[in-house]
Amino acid sequence: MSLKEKEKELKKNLIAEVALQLFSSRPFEAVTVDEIAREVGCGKGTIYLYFKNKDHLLTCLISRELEKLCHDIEEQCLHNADLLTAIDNYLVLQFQFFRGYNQILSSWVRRRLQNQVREEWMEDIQNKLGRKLEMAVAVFERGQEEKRLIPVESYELARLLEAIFQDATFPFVGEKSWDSDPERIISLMKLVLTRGILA
Amino acid sequence: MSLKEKEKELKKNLIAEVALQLFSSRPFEAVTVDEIAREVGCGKGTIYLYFKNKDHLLTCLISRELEKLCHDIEEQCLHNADLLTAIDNYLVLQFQFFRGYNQILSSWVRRRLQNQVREEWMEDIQNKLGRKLEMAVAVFERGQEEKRLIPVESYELARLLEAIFQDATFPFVGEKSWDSDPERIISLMKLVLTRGILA
Amino acid sequence: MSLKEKEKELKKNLIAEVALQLFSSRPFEAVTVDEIAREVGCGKGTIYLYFKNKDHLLTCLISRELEKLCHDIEEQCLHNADLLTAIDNYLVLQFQFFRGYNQILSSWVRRRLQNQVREEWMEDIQNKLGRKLEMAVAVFERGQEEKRLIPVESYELARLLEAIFQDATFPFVGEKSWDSDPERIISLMKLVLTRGILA
Amino acid sequence: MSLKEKEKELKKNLIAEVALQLFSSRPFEAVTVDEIAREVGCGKGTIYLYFKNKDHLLTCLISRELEKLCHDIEEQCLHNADLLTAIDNYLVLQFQFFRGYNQILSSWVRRRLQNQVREEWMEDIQNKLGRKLEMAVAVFERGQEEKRLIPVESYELARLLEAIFQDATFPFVGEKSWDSDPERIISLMKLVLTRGILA
DNA sequence: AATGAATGAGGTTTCATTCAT
DNA sequence: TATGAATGAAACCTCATTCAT
Repeated sequence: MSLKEKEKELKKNLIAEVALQLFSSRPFEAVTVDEIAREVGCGKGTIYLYFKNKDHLLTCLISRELEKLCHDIEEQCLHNADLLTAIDNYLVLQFQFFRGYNQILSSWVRRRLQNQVREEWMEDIQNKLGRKLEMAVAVFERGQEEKRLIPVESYELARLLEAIFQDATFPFVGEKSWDSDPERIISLMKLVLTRGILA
Repeated sequence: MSLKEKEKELKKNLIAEVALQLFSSRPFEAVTVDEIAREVGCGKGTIYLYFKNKDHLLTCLISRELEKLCHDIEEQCLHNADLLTAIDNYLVLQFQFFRGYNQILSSWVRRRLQNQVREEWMEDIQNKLGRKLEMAVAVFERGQEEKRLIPVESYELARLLEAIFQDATFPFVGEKSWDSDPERIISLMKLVLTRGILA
Repeated sequence: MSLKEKEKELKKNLIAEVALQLFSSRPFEAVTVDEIAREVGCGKGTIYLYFKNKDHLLTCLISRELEKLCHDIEEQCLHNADLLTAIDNYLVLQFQFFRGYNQILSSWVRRRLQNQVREEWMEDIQNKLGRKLEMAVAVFERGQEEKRLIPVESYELARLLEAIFQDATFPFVGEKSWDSDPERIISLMKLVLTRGILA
Repeated sequence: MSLKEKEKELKKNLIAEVALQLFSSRPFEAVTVDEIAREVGCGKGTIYLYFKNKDHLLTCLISRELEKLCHDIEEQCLHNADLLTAIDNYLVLQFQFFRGYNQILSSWVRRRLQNQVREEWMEDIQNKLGRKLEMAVAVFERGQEEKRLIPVESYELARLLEAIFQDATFPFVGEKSWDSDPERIISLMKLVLTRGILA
């Protein structure tokens, strides 16, 4: 029995992995269930054995990745004794996460606006995002206590940084060249965010 | 003759206005041409009299709004004698623009990824975005000469701020409450961006 | 009054001429009323002042050209003293007519099959085709009396030749090169039709 | 596995059969996919499971029938020892083919003129038509060697006969009654083609 | 008489989801 | 459990025709 469940879990993960790749490379609407099944190497119906829905599949992916992110933040930021390193790590993690999953997150928001995401699935995501935010708040709170941050409400600060990183990774307009060197971008962002743009 | 053209222009603007509202409230895919026509109070075919395409309609909207933005930036930033005010205005304009048109812009990017935006229409948008960026660069360049900005390549800085504002306005996850007070957000952003988060 | 009518006639002819060109170059369905109007240099509505219908326009064209053909056949065949020359002329006229107007004729038949051609318009065409056929029959009848044709019912022979020329000019498959030399085709046809393919 | 494929093939054939009937009775444009589906007794989408396109469906039909024709010509003409019988058979086969499929062929040509037939599908048809023509050429070549045909280039002769039969079967104007006795038409054509119209 | 803006019926195609095997 | 054939709703777009000016 446990063996069977292990196998199921494995298959579910496989599907999720493949879907992640596809949803990351193209908008949600441009990826068909057919294509996912073909890529996974299973029948179309099989996908519906593991996920209620195309939207459910999307939600599960995000949930999984958010879980990983929370884990990383907890380890590298929350439990990190050095405040500056903690903040630094936080910025990098945010950047990498949003950069990697921007397409997917944006798809999810879009589906949500169209009321295609069931309440129960939404809650799961909201909870994880809440946890993530709380951890950031905790870090900034510590910064306030140590008087090493500008005097701003920690919660607002956390929200702001979250927002900033969301779109700083959005595959937007203008020349593509800028997107091509993440290293530069993140270091530039850290510079601006820690020192401001004024000399 | 001029009267007729005036009327046509008026009608085109009316359609554009209505479409702007709808595309702003919901993703592109969730708005049907039928609905736009109904809202305008005309037949479906009429829309196609003024715009080649649903995608063309979207592009025209953006082009129109970008034009306005460029005009404002030129006036309030480029031609502003005081550097700090110029930068301040720039940040506010960016924020308002992306906040107001984020849904639309995001729709456009998505359609572009699916190769639904004709080359010629894309160029129009790209040109305007280029102009906008150049103006920002010019402002930052001046800041560098006056030694009032951190020593960072102006072009990169402009790109970064553009990116930051794109998503800082993205109607993303988490609690919606945060989105509800733009005034607070923009002042917080300006604080962080000018002074950095470290004390 | 007569002047006005002359002008009307002239305009009607102009529209017919332009439509003829367009319907000859592409299938009926692929030519829009807009395009005809643009090419003529008048408004779309104007066309409907002179013709009830797009199908009516098509019918009128054919009627006009058929009239010309009947005229030519009467002159060059029916009133020609020399039987062989009469037949020869008939073959050439048929060939040129069907070659020039095959697209249009084929369009008309198609529309008729879709019941888009009003009874009254159809009759006009049928009458002219009847006249044309009768003339051919008359020529062949004479040939029979002079015992210079194979003993076949004249009516059937006329119908057969008509049919042969219809499709011998149809812009069909295979290499296009063959179509390119009408002179060769017509002389070859005449050879085969007068002597048969057997040596 | 083979069973499933057999069933699929069967269904594909069923659809093709029904479509053949409909496209034969009316022009391509006048037959809707809905109608085909209804006639077959399946959903609209099912059609697209077996054929990429409405145009693809049309092309497949023609390809299938051309294949049969090629097979018949090979058997009854190319491998026939008696030249006259071979030619006779060829004329009959041509007549029957074009008479039966004229509407469809004409539709195909029309769609091609409107660039609705993909290159790859066109090639398939062209190839088969090429094969068919080559076989006719071979027969006539033999006739030339045996000095039993008028001294005309075999290729041109084959093309001419092809053309003649195409349109001799076109459901054209005039009284329909003539069309009603194929036997008479074909015998008359053979008479004319073998002996010419002159006595 | 001439115009051309407005209309909306109608057709093709896609694709998430179901369900019999 | 796994499959993939079947489905049909839904959306975009075209274009002949009308009619107010």
